[in-house]
Amino acid sequence: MASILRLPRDFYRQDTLTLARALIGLHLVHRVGGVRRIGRIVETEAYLGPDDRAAHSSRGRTARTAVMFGPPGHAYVYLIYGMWHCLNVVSGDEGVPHAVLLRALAPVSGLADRTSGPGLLCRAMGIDRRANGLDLTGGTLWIERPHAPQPVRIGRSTRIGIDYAGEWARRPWRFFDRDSPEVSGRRARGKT
DNA sequence: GGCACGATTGCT
DNA sequence: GCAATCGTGCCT
Repeated sequence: MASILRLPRDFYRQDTLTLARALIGLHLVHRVGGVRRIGRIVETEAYLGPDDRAAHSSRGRTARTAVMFGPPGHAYVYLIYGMWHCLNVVSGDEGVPHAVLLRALAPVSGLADRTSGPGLLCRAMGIDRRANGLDLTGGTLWIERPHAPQPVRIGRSTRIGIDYAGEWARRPWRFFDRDSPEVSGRRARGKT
């Protein structure tokens, strides 16, 4: 049965950078085989195509990136390096190809494997290409507010692994929970 | 049809 | 520092 805490379409329609920050501390939920796998989102990155050259949508609409151009509140999942999947939340109104990459989770329940890093996050949550295009406002994959939300100290930095994007690589569009040990990368902490 | 490469990770 | 591994985008 669906959760009453599940976030609605309007949540995903807000400004993408605001959304990327707002997602920190919320719960990502995937129901697989009747069991809920839940992780607290502790790291995100905003991709603001088509201008942002680091965004997949910067090359225009293609079969792969079509979901990014669709309505907000859907999952954009792609395969990277031939072996890892990455989960993004589509934001921006229809036609505006923005998305927020979920990079790390702190285990809450139903999770056995590591969840630090976008590839490991998907593997632990059981998310692959089949989840591409899923509507997060209805179905087996969604985001909800924790029953007892706690204050979060937000850290901010440049995005990981996009050095090829020139000027765009310097934008501080990565957000993370400064107090979470699950945040990925070696430059995990520091900064505001 | 061919080819270079990536929003990664873990091992050397 | 670099291999693993394959879909995608772009060129021929």
